[in-house]
Amino acid sequence: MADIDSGSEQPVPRKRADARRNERALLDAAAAAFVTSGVDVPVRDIAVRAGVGVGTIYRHFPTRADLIVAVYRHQIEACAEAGPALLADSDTPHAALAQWIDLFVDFLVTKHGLAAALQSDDAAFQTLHAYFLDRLVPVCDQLLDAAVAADEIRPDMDAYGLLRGVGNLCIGAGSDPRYDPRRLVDLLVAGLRVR
Amino acid sequence: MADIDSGSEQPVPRKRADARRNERALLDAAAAAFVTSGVDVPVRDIAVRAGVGVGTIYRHFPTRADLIVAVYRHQIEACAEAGPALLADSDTPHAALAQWIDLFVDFLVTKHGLAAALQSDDAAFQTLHAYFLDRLVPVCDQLLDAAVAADEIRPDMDAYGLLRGVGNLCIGAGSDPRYDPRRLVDLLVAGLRVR
DNA sequence: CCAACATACGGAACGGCGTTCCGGATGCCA
DNA sequence: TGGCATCCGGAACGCCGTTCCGTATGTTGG
Repeated sequence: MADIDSGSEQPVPRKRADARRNERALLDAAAAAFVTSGVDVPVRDIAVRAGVGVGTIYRHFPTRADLIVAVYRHQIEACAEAGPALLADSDTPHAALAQWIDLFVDFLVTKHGLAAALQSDDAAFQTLHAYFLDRLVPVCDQLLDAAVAADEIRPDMDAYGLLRGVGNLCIGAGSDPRYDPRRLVDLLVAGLRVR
Repeated sequence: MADIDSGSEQPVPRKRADARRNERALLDAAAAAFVTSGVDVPVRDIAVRAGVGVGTIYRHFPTRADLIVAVYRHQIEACAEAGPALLADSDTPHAALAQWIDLFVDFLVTKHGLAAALQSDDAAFQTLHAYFLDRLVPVCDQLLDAAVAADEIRPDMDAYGLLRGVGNLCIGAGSDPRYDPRRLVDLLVAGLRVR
């Protein structure tokens, strides 16, 4: 808002080489640490893996949410972009919705602790919350609207509530073989159908 | 299993008066603290409320789960006992199941942080996990069996998975007016119905 | 090639929290 | 009332997130 860069070259003069190197190292280290210890892995562990000090983490990623978003951004984008594609390719909007939610569930259940972090009311996770919502709620809304228009599901379900519900059901996936989030999500989506 | 007390008087000689007083004070303080700050309230806060040292908490309730169970035992028992009663009084087993689950949801959504604690894989919560499961899974099983026998729901849902799913859906209740666990649970239960 | 400056780094330090431990106090019973 | 088993308080320890600043390093103009 302060100044519009009317030129074309980047207004930010380019970061120092070591800074870029460290940011990359941190992303790699965090991704690896998330896999082995979940997204709640202690900050110091990530720092050790990346070979940097803890201060460097906070300089690049002020909150844990920023780091998580940076690590998973590509996958979240892919999920968001898959929505319209599925809607175009599927036989019915409800089928597209079901497939898209499956995609979302597949993403969540393979990220230890992420589903729980998504629901945390800790202020440090607000960015995470916001990013997921901004990116996925509109897509889900579009799918829901199409299914409602096709008279396949009841019209009184909003995308926000559905996504939070699905996210919640994914908490603790893999902790007990008797708990299968996919099945419950399927049941939930089945419950959406008009009778 | 070691020795059966064949007599009638209590084998444990009775605790000291101050110990009983403190235990009562701790239960009251914890109940109040859970209401205002959730079940994750710092141990020291409970100690201050009860007017005791932190050591006294750990002596009476070795883990946080023990304290939570002690505080809510009555309500959990009441919920468990309501199962058979509902089954006897309701028109159909499915109605009884739905009502019973409503009871469970009502309990969970009014206990800030409890649903999340129930799913935590932290070792400190194992007792909590075990108590809920021991007490409620058989009841839920009975209701499910009856509904299956009446051909009202699909037969491939186990009580453990259902209860965990319902518990998960209750996480974060009240944090956002757009998120209504009751509605999602209803949808889930609706999804159980045979078509 | 070399200063001199902006930028970035490392890790010590701080506060909050759960948990343990033990010297001292206190109820209980003979 | 004396003596003992029981119980209490809170200091102390370790883990963790977060902040901060003296130091190191990349960059750039001369």
